[in-house]
Amino acid sequence: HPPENAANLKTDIDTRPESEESCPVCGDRVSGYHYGLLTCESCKGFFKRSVQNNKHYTCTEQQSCPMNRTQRKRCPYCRFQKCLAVGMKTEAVRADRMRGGRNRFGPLYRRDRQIKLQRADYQTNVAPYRIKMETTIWHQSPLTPHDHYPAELSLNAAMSSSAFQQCHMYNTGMPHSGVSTPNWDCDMDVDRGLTSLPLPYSEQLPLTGHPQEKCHMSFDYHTASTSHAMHRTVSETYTTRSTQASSSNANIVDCDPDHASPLGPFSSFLTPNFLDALIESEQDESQLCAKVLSSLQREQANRGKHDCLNTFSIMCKMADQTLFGLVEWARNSALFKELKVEDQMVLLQNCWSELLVLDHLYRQVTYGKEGCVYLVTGQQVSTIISQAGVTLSGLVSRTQDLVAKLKALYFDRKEFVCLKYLVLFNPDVKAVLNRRQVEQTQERVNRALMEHTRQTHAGHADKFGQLLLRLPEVRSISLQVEEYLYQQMLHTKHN
DNA sequence: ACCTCAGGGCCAGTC
DNA sequence: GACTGGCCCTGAGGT
Repeated sequence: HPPENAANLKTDIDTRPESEESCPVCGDRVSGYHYGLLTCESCKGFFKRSVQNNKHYTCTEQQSCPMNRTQRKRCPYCRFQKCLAVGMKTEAVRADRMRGGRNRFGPLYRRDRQIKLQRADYQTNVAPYRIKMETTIWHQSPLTPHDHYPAELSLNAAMSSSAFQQCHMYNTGMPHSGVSTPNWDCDMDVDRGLTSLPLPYSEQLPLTGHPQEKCHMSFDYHTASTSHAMHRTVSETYTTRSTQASSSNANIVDCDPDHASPLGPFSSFLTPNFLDALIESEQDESQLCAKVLSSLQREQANRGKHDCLNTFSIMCKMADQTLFGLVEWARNSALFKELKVEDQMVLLQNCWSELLVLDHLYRQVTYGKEGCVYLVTGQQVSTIISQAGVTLSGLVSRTQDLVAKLKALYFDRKEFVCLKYLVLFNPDVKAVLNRRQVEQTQERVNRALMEHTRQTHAGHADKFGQLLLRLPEVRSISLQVEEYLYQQMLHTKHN
């Protein structure tokens, strides 16, 4: 069904020139949706010719040529790789060369438009009432001792009620009865959830005289709804999973572990193209974006004009919702569902922060602009970090370095999904019961990744190895993130 | 019936 | 001669 305000929506879309956007390949003016996403006319033509004529380009440099309006003609190899990396779809180029008509991506384009509209509405209705996103918390807060900034105080507040806390509690061995309990229903129960956690949800740091503080401090209380949502979803998923298969996976597998196939645990994934099946079952990025946006909009709607969310609280909420989405992603994954619930838990507890870092990295590689952090809601936030604390600025800097390396490798969506699975299916996690199963899945994804990089980056023989070499850095950054968040929580408790 | 817009093709310009 | 990119044609699907 079209949305109720279809007429308005249409008007908005029509009157908002797509030319305001820049082509994700070369930065030129966008002329419309072409082969899966908004691109310029030039890249549209280039992509079409490349696919139609089955072009095989080579790069005379290091396969990391700069791609902008003036230099895009220099290296067709890098240009085509970038087209693929940003998501242009070869299957949208018609083999029969039929003109006119519509393709099967219509719904995707419509959804994308709605997301963009939501983003615009969000920026119109929410942004004016809070600190401008462009001036990040990092450079609006004066230096204070011990790396603590007003904005960071809101992290304490936000974290203490978020999905971060759930994962962190399990991970850091904080006193919580749920560590070894095989069913999350018990530990993430909606009724018990908030009160059973060891850190106080409503504890606040004393204000330090910064004007935005009053805004920050009410955030944590409202974020409790996020935590509730997570409890509820986790509980519902676990209690209903024996009767329901994830709709996103239903087309490729029977993923009910209680009705295992006689062919063994992996029989359900005996599809001709394993990686394609994984990609098919991936959740839609725009859905996550929509969820985060609507969550933020609800949050702001519950507040008055003068009681606005501060930037850092908003970012915490975004990360919180992203993590929530990642847990959902894992739990809806057919491969993951084949594991015992106990193993699912320990694997997620082990890698939640890595998944979060990976997710962030992919977003930066795909949409991020120089000197900006691309948020899940589509906003670009400046990364001017001169006044940030040592830990935070170090983290941002390390992440940016990694993004640059991945960009140079033309890190694409399939590779991103493979890395997520490789991180998730870690047979080295101590408490894993069925290590063999986790190992086999990891090996399988590994082979799929190798095959994919071999096929799509024939001229870049080492891409597979280069991608795997990035994982230790992802791990390291994620540990630093955890450490940072943990310190913040302790600081909250102390105060 | 009409409109929209994402496909494809054309062709002057460039290298 | 091959490639580029702006412009135009086409036609399925939506209104």
